[in-house]
Amino acid sequence: MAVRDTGTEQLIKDTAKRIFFAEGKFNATTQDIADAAGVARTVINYYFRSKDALFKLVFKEAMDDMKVRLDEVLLSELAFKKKIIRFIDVFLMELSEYPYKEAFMISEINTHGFVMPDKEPSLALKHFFKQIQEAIDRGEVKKMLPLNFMLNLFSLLAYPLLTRPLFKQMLEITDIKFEQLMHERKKIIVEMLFV
Amino acid sequence: MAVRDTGTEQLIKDTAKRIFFAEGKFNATTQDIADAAGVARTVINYYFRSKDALFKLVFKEAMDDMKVRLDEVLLSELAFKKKIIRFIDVFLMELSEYPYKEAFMISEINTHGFVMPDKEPSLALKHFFKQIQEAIDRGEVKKMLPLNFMLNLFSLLAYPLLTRPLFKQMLEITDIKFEQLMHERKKIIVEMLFV
DNA sequence: CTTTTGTCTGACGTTAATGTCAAACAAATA
DNA sequence: TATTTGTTTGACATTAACGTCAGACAAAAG
Repeated sequence: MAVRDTGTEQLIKDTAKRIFFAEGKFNATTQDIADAAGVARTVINYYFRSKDALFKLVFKEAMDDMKVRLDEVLLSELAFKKKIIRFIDVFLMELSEYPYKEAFMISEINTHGFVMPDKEPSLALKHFFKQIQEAIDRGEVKKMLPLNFMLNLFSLLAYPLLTRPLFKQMLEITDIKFEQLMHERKKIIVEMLFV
Repeated sequence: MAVRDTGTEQLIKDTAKRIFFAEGKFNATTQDIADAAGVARTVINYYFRSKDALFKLVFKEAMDDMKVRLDEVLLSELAFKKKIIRFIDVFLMELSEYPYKEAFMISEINTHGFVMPDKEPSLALKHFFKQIQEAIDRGEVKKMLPLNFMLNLFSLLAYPLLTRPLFKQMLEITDIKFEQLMHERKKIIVEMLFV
């Protein structure tokens, strides 16, 4: 089975990801997804058996993607600061496409108690934390728990894109203004993380 | 009408807020809320007519609360840095109780297109932005758009609590370790925002 | 004690969302 | 061309969530 590749399976997954991660509609129905993909609703059952199975799959792929993205930076052989700058670029690009990816995963964990597939403490991560500690020892980064450095990095990058619609309403920020803001942030974030 | 105060109306609102804002269960049903509150489901209809009306009310109250909390800081007559430090304390306390409040509001905006009640640019806010600009001119804060300073402040505070369950799973962080992290952050955030 | 009034409950009908299935369809293969 | 095989569709049944309503209940007023 699974011989003819009509691209429908991938189309459904991509559409689901767009609705969940890009549009932030966490409680979209199978009908919503099918409509957006331009297919009949029952095709979802044909390829994924159940709505829950599709969710679990998309969830898992999102988690894996994040792990890959993280490891790509953590394992690169760049100097620490260069590594961080590169990470900011990669992460910002990803976030611009899927600003609600993390939020969706958190929502799923809270509502359906989804759990990570693999439970290794991630070898690459330990190495990265060691690198952070070294940067702290060199005086390149302020003294703090390495994990807090990492949290700072993610916070400064992800939060503004996550809360974009909220601030847009509360502070009446135009899209142009927002682009300005995000452009300036790249430089600011590096300045805040180091020295 | 509305003479006898059995506290049920408030109980339902509080329970809904707990489920939405504290437990992060964005797609909870009226039955979920009723069960958690220990009342019959139809009481929700009695007091709020419809599920949607309850959502809108809770949503509005959350928005108003946020505005009050913001203004309380923005309008205080403290020196700028003291003002920020005080804000961090207040905001962290609030976030510890309702870490998903913002995320819920964003989710509602995306799914149901909820809109802010009042659309004034907020007088207090303009004053605060002016204060930020003054701090920048004094060299107390790095040169940046005042709005970016504000985003940094919110980011560093809110994001870690928002993504707590995610990092807990990915990095195997215990609750004790997390408390350590958050305690250290207070100091770090001030250090990062100023100088 | 009786009546009124506000609060709560359970039964019912309606609607929306999901899943199953048989049949239609189209693309390979014989 | 005929057949097989994988894909797609629409009709149907099942389930869950929501809202309405009549009546039960309890507290205040008479």
